[in-house]
Amino acid sequence: MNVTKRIGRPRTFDYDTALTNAMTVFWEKGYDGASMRDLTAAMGITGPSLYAAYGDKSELYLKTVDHYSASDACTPLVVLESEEDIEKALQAFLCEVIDSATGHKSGEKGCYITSSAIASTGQVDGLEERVRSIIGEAENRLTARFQKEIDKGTLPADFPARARASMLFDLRQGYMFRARAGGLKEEMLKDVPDRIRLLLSK
Amino acid sequence: MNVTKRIGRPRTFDYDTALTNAMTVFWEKGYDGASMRDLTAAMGITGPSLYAAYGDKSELYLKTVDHYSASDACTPLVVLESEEDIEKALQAFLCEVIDSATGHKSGEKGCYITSSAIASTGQVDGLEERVRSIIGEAENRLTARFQKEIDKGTLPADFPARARASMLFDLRQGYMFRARAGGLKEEMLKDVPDRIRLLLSK
DNA sequence: CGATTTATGTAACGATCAATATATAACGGA
DNA sequence: TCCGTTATATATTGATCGTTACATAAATCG
Repeated sequence: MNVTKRIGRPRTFDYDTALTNAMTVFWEKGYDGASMRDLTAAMGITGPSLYAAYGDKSELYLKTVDHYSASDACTPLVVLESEEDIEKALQAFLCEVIDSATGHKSGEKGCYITSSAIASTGQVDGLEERVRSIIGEAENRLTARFQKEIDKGTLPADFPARARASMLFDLRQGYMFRARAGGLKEEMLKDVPDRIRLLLSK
Repeated sequence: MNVTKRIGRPRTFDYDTALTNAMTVFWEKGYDGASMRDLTAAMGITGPSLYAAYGDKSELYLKTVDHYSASDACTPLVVLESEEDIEKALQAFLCEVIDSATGHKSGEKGCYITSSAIASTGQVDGLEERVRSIIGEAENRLTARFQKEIDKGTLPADFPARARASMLFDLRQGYMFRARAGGLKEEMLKDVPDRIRLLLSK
């Protein structure tokens, strides 16, 4: 079911690789700043191939957003959820955030969605709703992680799980912005211990 | 000295008003998404008048950034500095942030610099440095406000002024992003008391 | 007054934009 | 082997991009 033989001439390029390269261009130049020539050059394909595989420019853009949110964007959430000790989990989450903000393999800084795509919501139909659902789901997972500790009894029953989750998200947002503005990883790591302490305090 | 008589035909438009209108267009559509036709239409002037008064598109953009940072961007800082009681000062600062994020007179949401301009640093020469200096100065003023309390003795001598200032800035950043993504003022105001308490806690 | 300076409006520049028409090539199925 | 299908490459479309000549209008200066 995975490798269904398709009739017709096969593609000469890898779909996901080309999509990732398109994302890098959009990340660097923005939706309007990225021309079809920029995109096809970076993707290694011609215009008609792009249209056949991804649709028009705005459809391609939405596909890069989905691709990012399904891969890169969720790695901090995964480490937050997989570490049992809440303090270590927060530590791992924030470090992962800072790493991805300053060292993404594309060479771009910050978050593709919250540092770049967010500025193009006025140009691409359906983008704002997509961004909103992505951050909504992220906040739910952050809240659930705190709630899990309440259920375990390691955090008090009246711990403000939702409030601290939204605060954690905003701190993430701050790191992403700092990175996009040229901030250095070492600077960002300095305040992590203090922030973890506050996030967990009564 | 203020109203120096200038020779030549006088302008038929107000410089600052047209600049503000240009900012609104850039804010909504981004640097590349805003065409000269969009800009001249919103500013109520023709192309040649725009070039004569503001330079080319990128120079106009930089002027809108400077204009915003000199007016709108600093009002939360002003209220933070003018209120003597630190708790009330933080309250006023965050409320002012949320107000400007959700109710700017242009109708746009978030922060012009940190929600919109930041995405165009790759397209406009000199923009990233300008953004960096703006946020650097803002952080310095935030730090100074906490330091003032330490000097007064209302905060302990070992209070981490710089760390809490950067945290306050990141929280501001979170509100700006939420607003840009369509978040509501009422939702944002909910967590303010909890956040103030954490910001001032040992 | 005429000379100078600056702003305005019209019209147009070459370049680049996103998107596509057309023809050819490479596959599976019958 | 021929057919249907899908991908590719070339070339080009009309529209829009940012920018600028050019001529005219309105002010100060001498």
